[in-house]
Amino acid sequence: MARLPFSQQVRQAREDAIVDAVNRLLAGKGFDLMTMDEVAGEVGIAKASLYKHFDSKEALAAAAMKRLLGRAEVELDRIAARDGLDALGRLKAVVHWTMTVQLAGEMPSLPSQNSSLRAALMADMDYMTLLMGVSERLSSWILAAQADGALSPKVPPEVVLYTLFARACDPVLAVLKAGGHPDDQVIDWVMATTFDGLSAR
Amino acid sequence: MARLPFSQQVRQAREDAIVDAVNRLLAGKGFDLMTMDEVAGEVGIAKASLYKHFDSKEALAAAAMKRLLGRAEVELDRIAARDGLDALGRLKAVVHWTMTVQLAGEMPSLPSQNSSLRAALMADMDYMTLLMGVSERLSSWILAAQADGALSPKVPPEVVLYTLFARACDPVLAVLKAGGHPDDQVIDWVMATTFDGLSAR
DNA sequence: GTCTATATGAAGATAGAC
DNA sequence: GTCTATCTTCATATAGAC
Repeated sequence: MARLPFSQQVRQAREDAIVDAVNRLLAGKGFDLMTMDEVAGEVGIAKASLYKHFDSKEALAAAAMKRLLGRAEVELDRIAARDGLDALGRLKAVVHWTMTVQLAGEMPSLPSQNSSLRAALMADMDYMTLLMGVSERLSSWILAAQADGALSPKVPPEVVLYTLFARACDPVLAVLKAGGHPDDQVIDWVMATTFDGLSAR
Repeated sequence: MARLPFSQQVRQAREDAIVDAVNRLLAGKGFDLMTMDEVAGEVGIAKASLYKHFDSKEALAAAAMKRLLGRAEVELDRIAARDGLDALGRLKAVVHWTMTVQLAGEMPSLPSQNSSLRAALMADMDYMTLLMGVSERLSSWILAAQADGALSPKVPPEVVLYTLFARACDPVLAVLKAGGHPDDQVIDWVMATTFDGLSAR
């Protein structure tokens, strides 16, 4: 590992702090309601300084999403390395992790319909590469689970994938948590509805 | 039925047109990205005229939501009047209807985290009354379906209710539709994931 | 790179004539 | 009630000194 020059380490640390704040704000109020003033305030620097590190508000959100996807990769590695987990078990572990992240207030939820943001993300090659990487690893587990007969044959892999992504930012979690239920309980319930469905088995 | 004075009929028609436009815009881009200029433009009147009918942007959104809830009541009546539907069948019919509305581009989705809007809605007694009315009717069907043994005993009624509401604005629908799949197919898939779950039965 | 101060533009809401 | 024109606020982004 080559050591970076000290000045670059400082810069990196500052940018991490910025992305931390962005991540928190995105999780708490979403992209549209997050303001650059708030970000600067949380980090404790001037708003203009933000723009020395990131070109735009969209770039900030992209940075948070890229970090999240990077962490997802790490988590996928960890899950893949676990013993005694079949494909379905791995998918459940992934969903469990995303729900834990969300309940911890660390899931940057990008309200799904913002054109400027969507355009910026789709034009960001690093982001797209990370997203596809995660999607493909999940897809391979989905296919394996279907081959095992563990996943419903009625639902195509594509639909399973989107459903897993959707559960990662499911607003039901926040509502139940606000209702006073402990995190573990909330996760158990939503895991049950996701994998077993509402109907009795 | 007492006839309203002509002038009031005109006013009513105009307000319906306004709420139509708001409903469409809320479904298409959400509350935060909808602007009063757009609403006025869609209706074909001046922005200032909007404010002669509705006090604020929040009031516009509330009007759209109230009309939706009113329509939901009508739909619940219709479903309740159908022959040969047990409680679970009724719940499925409700979800089917909400998904149809969403795919038709008529589901005003209020991004779940907007404090000014949430506050306005919670302070709107008419809205709250309608919301509670719908919630209670759904809850009674949920309880009945659970008594039938048709719903999973692992999931409390409260969780079922929130899940049904969440499916009404599930972004997965739009993604699948954008993927080129016909509406019926999309609905079948999401109905299957909602009630039967992702795991094989 | 960090700051203060400011440019620029967008959007909610209003004034006042008709 | 409808319009045009305007007010006000606020948020993204930038200028320019240090």
